[in-house]
Amino acid sequence: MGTSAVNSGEQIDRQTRILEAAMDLLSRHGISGVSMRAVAREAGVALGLVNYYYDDKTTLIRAALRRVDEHDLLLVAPDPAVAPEEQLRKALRRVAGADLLTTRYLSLRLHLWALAQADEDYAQINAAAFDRYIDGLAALVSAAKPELSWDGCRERASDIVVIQNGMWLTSLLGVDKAAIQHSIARTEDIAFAPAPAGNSGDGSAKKP
Amino acid sequence: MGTSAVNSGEQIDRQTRILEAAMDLLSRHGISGVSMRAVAREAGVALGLVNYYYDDKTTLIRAALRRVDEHDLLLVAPDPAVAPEEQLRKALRRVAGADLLTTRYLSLRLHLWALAQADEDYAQINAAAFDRYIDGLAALVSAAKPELSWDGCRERASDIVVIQNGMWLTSLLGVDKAAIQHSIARTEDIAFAPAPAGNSGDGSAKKP
DNA sequence: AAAAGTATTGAACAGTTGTTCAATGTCGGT
DNA sequence: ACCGACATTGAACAACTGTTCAATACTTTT
Repeated sequence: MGTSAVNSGEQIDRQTRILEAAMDLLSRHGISGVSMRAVAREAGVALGLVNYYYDDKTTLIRAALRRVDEHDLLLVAPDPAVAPEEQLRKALRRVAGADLLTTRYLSLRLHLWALAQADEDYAQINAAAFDRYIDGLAALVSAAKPELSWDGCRERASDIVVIQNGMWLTSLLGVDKAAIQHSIARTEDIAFAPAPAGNSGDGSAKKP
Repeated sequence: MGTSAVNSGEQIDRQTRILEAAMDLLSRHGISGVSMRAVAREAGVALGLVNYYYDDKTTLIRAALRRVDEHDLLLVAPDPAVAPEEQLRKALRRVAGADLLTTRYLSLRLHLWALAQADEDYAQINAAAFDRYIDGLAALVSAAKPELSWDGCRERASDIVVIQNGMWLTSLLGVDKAAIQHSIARTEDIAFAPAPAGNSGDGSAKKP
């Protein structure tokens, strides 16, 4: 048998296994379904090991929260390989992609939002990630429409995010696909709308 | 002193006091903050009384869920006193009203959504209420724009609800007021948009 | 081979949880 | 004054919670 340094690509890295077990339980049964014992069982490790890698239960949840936040940020990460307009359009359509609209991911997001609402500590992490997401989206808008001011881009990003959050949430309630498609189109309309008249298009769009 | 039949309008009806205590705790601390003991303390009654009025903890939560659902339905309740167009416009603007955009209510809504996601029982109640809400909104649209077919009204209602859910959720994350106002305007645009060309406007809009 | 380091285990502890229940209080009706 | 019906209490119970810790297994270094 393998010496465990490389164990058939399955048993490796118990720490991330524990984290993923926690996220799985959180998305399926909510926070009350995430007990240290349940996490250990789901990950196939002993109880003590969970507290070995994560001091607290809150530390464990924080790790899960940060992981989902990272994943969200990837949605608006710039990709120099394609033109700015296509980059933006792809980012806007990604939120309705099959990999994102899974119950697992959406449910996880929802439970983390609920946790952030109940706990000041989580709330700060969440708010910071939310801000970075809007910033990333605004940067994509700015690249695709350089004639807009930076504040104008952030305003559009905020408007888009409202609809995106609505899509995520409503998907969980089993809404028809048509409404999602309409919403996607609406975010594109906002992003690509022509610049307003009284706009000083001096191309000085910069993040402060 | 009052004979408790009418106790100075304060101490009356311990059952609803318990329910409101539960909703308060749920909105402030999430489901893990709602223990039978905490509810009893918050309501100022003994522990046993909570289980006297509500057999289970799940029965208690179900009652809270139904109460919020009722409250939501009121938002799209028809009001024969005003013209259909004004009725619809008022309903659309109500969701950004000061009484609705309180942290307490939004947080409560969020935690109930999270619970519904984790528990099949709550999920059904929630889905049914969601459906009734869309129906109510579609009815308002139908009254304001009789030339639309019923399916067309429901489609618009679905589109609107996506944005409304987004507003509710995003308000919790502390979004700027401007985005909310834009979103409200967007829901009005959807509701009052002119009927599409190939529409058989025979006025046969009926709920099946 | 011995030592030192890290990983992993499960039992033990003190608290908290939801639920049950006998005891007590508070009524209006007779 | 007694009654039956409902309201209210808090103690008791078993199950579960997060956390700690000494004991063991496994690797790597010496």
